[in-house]
Amino acid sequence: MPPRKRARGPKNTTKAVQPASDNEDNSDTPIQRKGKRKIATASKSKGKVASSDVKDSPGKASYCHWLMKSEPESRFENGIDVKFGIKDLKALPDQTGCWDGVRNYQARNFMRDMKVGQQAFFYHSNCKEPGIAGLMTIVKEAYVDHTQFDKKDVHYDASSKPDNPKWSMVDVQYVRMLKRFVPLAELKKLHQEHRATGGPLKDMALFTRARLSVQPLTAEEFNFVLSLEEKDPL
DNA sequence: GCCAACGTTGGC
DNA sequence: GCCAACGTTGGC
Repeated sequence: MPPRKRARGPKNTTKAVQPASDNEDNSDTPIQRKGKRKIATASKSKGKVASSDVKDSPGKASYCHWLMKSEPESRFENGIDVKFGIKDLKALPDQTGCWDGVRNYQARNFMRDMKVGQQAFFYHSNCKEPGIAGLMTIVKEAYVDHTQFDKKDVHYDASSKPDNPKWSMVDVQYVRMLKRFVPLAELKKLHQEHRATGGPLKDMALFTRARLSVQPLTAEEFNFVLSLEEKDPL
């Protein structure tokens, strides 16, 4: 995201703008590792995505479940509080906000893949207890993130020009809290077990691509995580 | 196009 | 507050 953190969803939905022209880097396509740094990618997992996780697009995997990170606790960046937890989303008009401030190409590209009606987990990051708090749904597909042009905004990007915007956002609407908070620690433990046993969370992006603030889940991952709310905490 | 230096993410 | 991991930048 942003020059700094993950995204936060501001107050309201702004006027739509055409989907940015895109590119400059499609981190969405397989990227090889360069030098020592590897740039992960969505489509890298293409090969193993079950067909049920792939909709449309002949050549290209497309996910339909997501996890989006945001910080529920106050933290000041350039004097501005970047706090935006699930309660903040719920408090907005229509319980809907735009997920602005994403300043990472892979995360942006995932948002550009999102379709209206798809569901996303609201993940609380950089806080006392990180984990999945609730569910939201995509209510507006990717459009220009206006905060990139706002010098006052924490996520201002001087390198992005209005005639060729770099960054996009989607609108999300609160759906519900999970029946219980699902902590990162629990997911991590399951991930580790599943790596050994071949269980559903063995490749979960939360662990294999830890720093990605907007990430896809396969249907199997999504459903498994969702089923945890019915179970006792570990 | 490579890669070292730098900056950020985010758990702990 | 620390710092590992990793994404980005920019010189060459």
